Amino acid sequence: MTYAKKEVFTPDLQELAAFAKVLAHPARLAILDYLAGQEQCISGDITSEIPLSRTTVSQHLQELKNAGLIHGTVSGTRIYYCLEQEKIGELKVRMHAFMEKLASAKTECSI
Amino acid sequence: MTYAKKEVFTPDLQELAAFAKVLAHPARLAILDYLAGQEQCISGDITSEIPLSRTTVSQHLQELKNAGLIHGTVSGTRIYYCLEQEKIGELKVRMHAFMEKLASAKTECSI
DNA sequence: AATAAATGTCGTATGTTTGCGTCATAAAAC
DNA sequence: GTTTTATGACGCAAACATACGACATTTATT
Repeated sequence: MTYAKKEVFTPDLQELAAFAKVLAHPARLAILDYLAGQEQCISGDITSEIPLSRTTVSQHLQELKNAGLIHGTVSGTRIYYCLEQEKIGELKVRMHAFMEKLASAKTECSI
Repeated sequence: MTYAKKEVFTPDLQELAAFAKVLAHPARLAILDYLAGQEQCISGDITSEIPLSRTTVSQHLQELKNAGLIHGTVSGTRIYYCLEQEKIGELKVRMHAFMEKLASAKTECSI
């Protein structure tokens, strides 16, 4: 029995799925949403904004960072997080392209 | 210790996260992609298209169905699956709106 | 130097997802 | 009516995700 059989799919689908997975938790969406509304954010701000423990928020931030969607700049004991617009743009385009493909399907499903 | 604390987030973010979760597996993306290229599909077709066991594919189909992204029409021993364009459209719009919000953020992060 | 503040790292418990074999069911073919 | 075909339902094991407390680290304040 082999698990995690994702590698049998095309890299394109694997990547898109990985992106989607990052968005698949409300805490991460809330973090992104919060960052979008701030000019600059300290990690502590985010922690007090999200109703989860500091450790858990830190973990979600790490995942967003690994996905390249945000980056943090260290300044003293603080870390300023912001959206990584280049990656955000890439994700936006790819996701939309996929959805557009689905939406424009013929769907001759009048059975 | 309470787990699955998703309920502390706004319904909007919860829903979007739930949508994203459906897209967070390459097999499900592959199924949607395949359905988009077919005029009508039988579950058996999908199974032979996806390199996973019939049981597993059936499970992924179930998830897509629960999310309202596809529907199946029974015809004898066969089931014809197709995209549910209305829901696809909703997902497309909501996902894009969120990404657009992120992309148009000020990001005054020149620290 | 001692303390406080902000954050990351580690371990761990619990919950969820994935993948599949086996069995059940229901229509079709014979 | 038995067999074949197509599919869903159930149950299990492995893997992965989530949540958090306790500890470590690093910079700032006193």
